[in-house]
Amino acid sequence: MEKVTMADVAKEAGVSKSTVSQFLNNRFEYMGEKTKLKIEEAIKNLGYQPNYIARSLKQKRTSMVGIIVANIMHRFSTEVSRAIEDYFHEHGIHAIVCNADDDPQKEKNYIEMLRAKQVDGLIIFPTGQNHDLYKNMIVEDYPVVFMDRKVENLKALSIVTDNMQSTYNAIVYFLKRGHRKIAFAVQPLTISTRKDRLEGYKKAMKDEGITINSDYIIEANISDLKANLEKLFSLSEPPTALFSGNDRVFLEVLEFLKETNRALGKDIDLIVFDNIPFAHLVEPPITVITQPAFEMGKKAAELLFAKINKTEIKPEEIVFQSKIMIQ
Amino acid sequence: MEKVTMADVAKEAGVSKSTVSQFLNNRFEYMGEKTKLKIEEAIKNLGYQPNYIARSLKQKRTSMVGIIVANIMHRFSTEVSRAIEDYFHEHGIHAIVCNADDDPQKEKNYIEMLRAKQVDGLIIFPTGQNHDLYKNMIVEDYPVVFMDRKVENLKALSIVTDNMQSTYNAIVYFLKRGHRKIAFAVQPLTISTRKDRLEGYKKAMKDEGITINSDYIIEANISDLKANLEKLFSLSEPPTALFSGNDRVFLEVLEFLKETNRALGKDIDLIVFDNIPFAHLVEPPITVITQPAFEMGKKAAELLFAKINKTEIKPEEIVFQSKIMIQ
DNA sequence: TTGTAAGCGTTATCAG
DNA sequence: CTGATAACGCTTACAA
Repeated sequence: MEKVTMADVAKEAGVSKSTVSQFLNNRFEYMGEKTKLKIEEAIKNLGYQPNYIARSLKQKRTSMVGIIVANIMHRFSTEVSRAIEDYFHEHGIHAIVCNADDDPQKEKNYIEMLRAKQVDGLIIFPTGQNHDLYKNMIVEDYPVVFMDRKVENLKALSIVTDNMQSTYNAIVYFLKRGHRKIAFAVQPLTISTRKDRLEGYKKAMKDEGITINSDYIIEANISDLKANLEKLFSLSEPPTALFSGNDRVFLEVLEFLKETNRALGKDIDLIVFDNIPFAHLVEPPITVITQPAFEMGKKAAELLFAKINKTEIKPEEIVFQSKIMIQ
Repeated sequence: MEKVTMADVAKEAGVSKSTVSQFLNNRFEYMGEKTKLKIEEAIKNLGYQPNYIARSLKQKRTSMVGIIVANIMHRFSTEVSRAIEDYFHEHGIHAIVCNADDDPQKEKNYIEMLRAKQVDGLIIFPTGQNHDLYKNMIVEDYPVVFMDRKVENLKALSIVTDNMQSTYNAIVYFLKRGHRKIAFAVQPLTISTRKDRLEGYKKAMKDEGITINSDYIIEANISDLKANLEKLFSLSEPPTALFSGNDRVFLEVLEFLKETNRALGKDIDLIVFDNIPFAHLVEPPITVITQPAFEMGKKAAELLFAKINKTEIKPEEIVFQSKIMIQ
């Protein structure tokens, strides 16, 4: 029934509301032992549960932060989220995760909803399409940390990886292994990570003196990917290696290979940008570029926590290094 | 700065707070067109955002529900959660997911925290170890739906699958394919699903007149699983088939097989209880028992929503059927 | 050491 | 059609 309030406890214990409040907030310093016991008992008898909503209204903080992930189907997002949750959990703050589903409109809704719910801060994997919203938060000095993707033309606190450099390295690795016909598959270039990865690919090819064959570059939605792969492999000179821009792309590639009876490692070599949980279980094992999701999440959480607590933090871009895992 | 309140808007628009409140809640019926415009403009000028916390305090509902999953690493949990979120999203309610990590203490914390935050209802994948807490909610008639696991000795609304029967069927399927030495691996029997699955296994074996070899039954924590598998396969008569009690177990089995150079389909046949996203990508494909996660989530959400809206619902157990997917 | 009273930003009631 | 005014359940000066 949940109707029992602090006033009820106070009455039952024969003290005032403020005393009960003190008790609940562990301000025992000046509290009589008997008072303490009386209150304790009253609480137990009535089954009293404090109402955090009321507390939040007064204190102007909710002890909640929001995480808005661009797409929860990416393993990377869930790993980062777990790290953030763990950190905040240790600090008595609850992190709530929302999935924007790569949809700027949904992202907007969530940002507004969470702010209306008065969350103390936000960690956002931005879709990149809500520039004004992002900017407002910065201008208002609302605690926010951007994750994974850069926001253009904005001095904001953000955590990213060296997408370009690590892709560069991966391509160089392919080249060292003798590959010359290297293809690259990525989702539409709407966000910085994808652009940077493609940049890395192109740069590596150029630096090694290989002319880029635009037929080898697939830029397509997940739903169109297989059709594009079909075309790619029907070329008179199909590629011998393929770089998958992320884990979603990779799964499509894997299905495509299976459906068309092509064998991994024999018909095509693969590198994937992302943490694939079962990469080492596939035969032959797949080479992946892994981002330090846990560390990134932790760092984001630390920074947000500091910001929430009014620490001055300059809006820099923090770059983590990815690693090529040759399995 | 987020300081602009309804009072500010009221002043700016030259009306009273109540009028602004009406406006915000779309109660235009008796509102003058000019007033409407004035308020609209004031809101825009000041960049006013309503404070849901204050609203919730007054209305005694937060438009939030909580989902407490036993372990978010199970694919099943995330699928169910997505379904629940989708349903509530359509009804203007925000679902927040918490991960109890199979830890009854964490579960308790989350239940208490979420209730303190005044969520309108709860969907719980119970660890099973917080009987009193569960009972309290039922007694108080707090809106709660249990998912996946039965709570013992409690008349509660819960959504489960026919764990016993579908395991039975799977084992019969193994037997039909000629297997006689069938092993069964499961995590500790602390929850109903695991017990029921083991029951199904035993029953099928008995019904087919096969004596159960207790060496073929592994009941162990994830961390001890490989050691147990090692023992299992070192038996003078190792099994020819293995039933994995869930997806976590399955991953361990897969790793074990790989590490010990055993081949799926050749050295051992496998059935997994759970939705494995890449089951069809493994070679040879793995047979899985899938539960209708989406439908189950949707049903749970519907029931909770009804309860929240004071509909009388009798505390029954709703059983969904799983399906064997022979890939 | 404990009590009083004034908010926090809304919504609800009812009068104007 | 609009405006006072009183809640909602808690925290927090300040008073006693």
